[in-house]
Amino acid sequence: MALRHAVLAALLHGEYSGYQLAKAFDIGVANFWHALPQQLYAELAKLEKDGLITGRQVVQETRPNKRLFQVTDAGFAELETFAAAVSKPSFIRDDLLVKIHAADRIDTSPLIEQLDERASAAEARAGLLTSLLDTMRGVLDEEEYLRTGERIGPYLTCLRGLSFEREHRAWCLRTAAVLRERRQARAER
Amino acid sequence: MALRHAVLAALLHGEYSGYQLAKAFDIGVANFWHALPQQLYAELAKLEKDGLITGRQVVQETRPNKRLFQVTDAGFAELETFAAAVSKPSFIRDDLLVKIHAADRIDTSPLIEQLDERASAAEARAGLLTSLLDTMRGVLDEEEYLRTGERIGPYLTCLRGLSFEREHRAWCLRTAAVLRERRQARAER
DNA sequence: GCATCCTACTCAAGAAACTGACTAATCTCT
DNA sequence: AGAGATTAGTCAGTTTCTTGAGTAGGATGC
Repeated sequence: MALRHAVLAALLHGEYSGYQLAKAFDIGVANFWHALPQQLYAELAKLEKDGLITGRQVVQETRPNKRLFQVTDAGFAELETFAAAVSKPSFIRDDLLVKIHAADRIDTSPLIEQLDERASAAEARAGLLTSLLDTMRGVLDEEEYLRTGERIGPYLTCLRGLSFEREHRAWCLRTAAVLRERRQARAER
Repeated sequence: MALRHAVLAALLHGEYSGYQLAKAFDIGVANFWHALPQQLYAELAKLEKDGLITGRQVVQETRPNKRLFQVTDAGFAELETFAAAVSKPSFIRDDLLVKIHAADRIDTSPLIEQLDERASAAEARAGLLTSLLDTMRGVLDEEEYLRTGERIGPYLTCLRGLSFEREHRAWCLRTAAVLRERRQARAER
């Protein structure tokens, strides 16, 4: 029920095409929502039909034409209503954790590999988010930015994403170490 | 595609009925997967049909009868195959973060309230997970348990959940503080 | 003693998400 | 010069998830 609101929130900070929105979802919005391009195109069409956003055609020479969307007053009102309503509990879904949950009964070698990969991926994303935060902050330091900066919303959600990635990385590395040690111990018995 | 594997992994550590499984999903498994009871009953039926689990009727005097399920050899094999395959990237989905992303453009008062509620909820869940970990660990200390304990899988996923709840709580409190300060500053202008 | 909660499930309808393929031009790298 | 990536989408089919209601007896609380 709230992909529509995630899209509205993402469109608050400027005009986006569906394609650009898909990129934004891969970086910033991915910290709290995940959606495929097909879903976004469909949702943009619905939002426009419902008058919560408006699109305008932009003709390009060297690229295919595109449609840029911005939030209407009705769209702002919708977001306001949404923000005041109770939130659903957050949820995570993670394949790898399912596998780790079964670690007692299955071969852990592929798990260790995947944990290492995950740790690297988390590190990479953490780096990306760090530089994104740097860019948003500009010359201000973090305290100052949190007090006075514009676009505080995306900044705060990126902070959440960064903290998540760092914790995730730390857990992956520790878990991989634990499983390695136990594998070794079993081999020596 | 992997609710089935989450169910299999949850059933590894003893027999469960659908109803008990739903409870387990609210506590331990919720750290990495979320599902409603209806989904679980449906999935159990499918898993049984596919021969990955078997159920046996347990007649009860004072309670309605129930069916307890356990993983078959085919089920173990299926989990093994799943564990060796590549994992999908993990994903989060969080209403509240959507709202925070829009914090520049909407009334932040309901957000501050919801952040406080979330922080309390996260604290409560962290407490729950801490005592769950205590119980699993028994007399051993953590290092010792991680080296030699049984049921290391659930222990490790609970550790992930605990770390998540703690981080989530810290972020909620900090974000609420930031929004409060900015609201105050705006009121004084 | 009455209401509500808990155990234990089932069913059906509708909304949302995922999979995978397809178009079509341009730009980049080798 | 050709392969592959990038921009900018669209479409259809299937699976999965959510919403909401219903059944039924025993236990618990006020």
